[in-house]
Amino acid sequence: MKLTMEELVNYCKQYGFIFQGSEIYNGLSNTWDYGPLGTNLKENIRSAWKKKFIQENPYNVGLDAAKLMNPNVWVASGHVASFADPLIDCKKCKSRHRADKLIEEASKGKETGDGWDNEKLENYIKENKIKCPNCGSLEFTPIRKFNLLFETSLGVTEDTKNTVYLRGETAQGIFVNFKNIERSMRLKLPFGVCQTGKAFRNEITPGNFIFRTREFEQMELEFFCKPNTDLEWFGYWKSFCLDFLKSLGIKSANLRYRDHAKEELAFYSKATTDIEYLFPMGWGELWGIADRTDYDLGVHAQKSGVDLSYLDPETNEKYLPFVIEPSVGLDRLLLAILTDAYTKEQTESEERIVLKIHPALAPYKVTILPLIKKVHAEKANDVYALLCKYFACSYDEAGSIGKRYRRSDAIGTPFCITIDDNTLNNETVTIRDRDTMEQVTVKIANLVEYISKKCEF
RNA sequence: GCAGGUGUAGUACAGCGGUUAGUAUGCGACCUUGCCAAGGUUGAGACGGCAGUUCGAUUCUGCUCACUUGCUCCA
Repeated sequence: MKLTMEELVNYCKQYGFIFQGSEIYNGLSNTWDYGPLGTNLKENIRSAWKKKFIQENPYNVGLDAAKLMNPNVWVASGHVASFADPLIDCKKCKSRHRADKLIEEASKGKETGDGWDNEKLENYIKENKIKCPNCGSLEFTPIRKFNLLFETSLGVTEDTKNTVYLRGETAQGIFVNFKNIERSMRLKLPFGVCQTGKAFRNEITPGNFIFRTREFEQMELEFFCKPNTDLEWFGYWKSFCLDFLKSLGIKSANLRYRDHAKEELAFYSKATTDIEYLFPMGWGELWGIADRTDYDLGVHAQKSGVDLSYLDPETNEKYLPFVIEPSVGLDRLLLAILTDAYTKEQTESEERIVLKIHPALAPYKVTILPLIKKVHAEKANDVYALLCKYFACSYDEAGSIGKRYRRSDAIGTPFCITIDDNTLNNETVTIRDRDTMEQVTVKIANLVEYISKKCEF
């Protein structure tokens, strides 16, 4: 049976991965809180990304920029202008349209409405008797701008001069630090800067669980390279990202590339490819790999007046580097991983849920089980005390041993360690594997090494 | 913002103008068993909120709140 989003949401709630935000106050639309297991999982995914993209990569370094930035950053990047869509409603049929799009369509492309203020847009629509494409009415509401950037104010006085934005993407923090990083780390092109962190967008239509929310976490790489080598690197990072996803255990059949058509490219981008995942609601964007050209460094150099060009030490040429941006949503990746790992298995008696997740990502690595509570609990606690220094462990003494195995399987813990009489007599434990259900006897002294090895990528 | 849908234990579902508001599962305790959701005893846990109609509302009506699906939007 196909997994539905509803089932997955329930599962996440039941087992402590993800809860509805502010639930006791009836929630807040499309906000989600990560519970104990979700937090572990998220952290493990983030670590895996950082390890692959920073630690193990010869080109890349890390950054953690502020979420609040000088508002000029967003003016320069184009977010303030292009994130603010002029929306207009038909009074008759209540359908909503973008004013600039109406004009563009009605004039057959002669006028785009780009950069016009509300008054100019409204007047043009009136004077040219543009009709509602839905019902043909001429009655429209005034234009309202809808800005996708969240605004807040800095300091105590609520003055427009103090308006700042919560960052709409992490990328800009990297662009504005380009020179600092190049200089301080003595980097030569090509090199990349990686950052993970929250970004905020006031989306009109969020939804599909944690797939699209207004507050989300990005993991972005901005890779700077020589102009004219950008397409080469574009291809390189495309396959790099896909390989990474597969290394996390995501099934190839649920992944695909989708190239953006020319018309749907963002204004800054020369080429964009998405890696899509087959989510419960269908294929959806997981990872966007974009060729941003020298657009961002260009606009920031212009707006700030700071020279952001790179002096090529070999040729003595000065130029603006081109940028390849592989950008993935951490929450989406977590959703993909959960979807992919969630498995229902038919046993003799019943159906069991197994989260077949890569051991390195599992929220807990080990469950420690005393076979008989009264006899083995004390020793089990000793083993727990030993292992929790190295791994996230859980301890379970309630119910039959079979039931405890199932609980452990359901949250994806790769190993169960059972403490029995042999443990008391000769310091060995039984390790049971989540997927194969095979049992192996291991000496306590060798446990840490045994589990560490199994939990590598 | 518009148009639908939905609100009963953690979850999944019953129910009815007067009920101690059920069932399953999950959770806690105890007994029993001791390596794959065993059994027994027992315990905790719910009608989104506010009004109205009524002798009496979880049930009918209105409002409200919240969630949700679609549309406009989506770097």
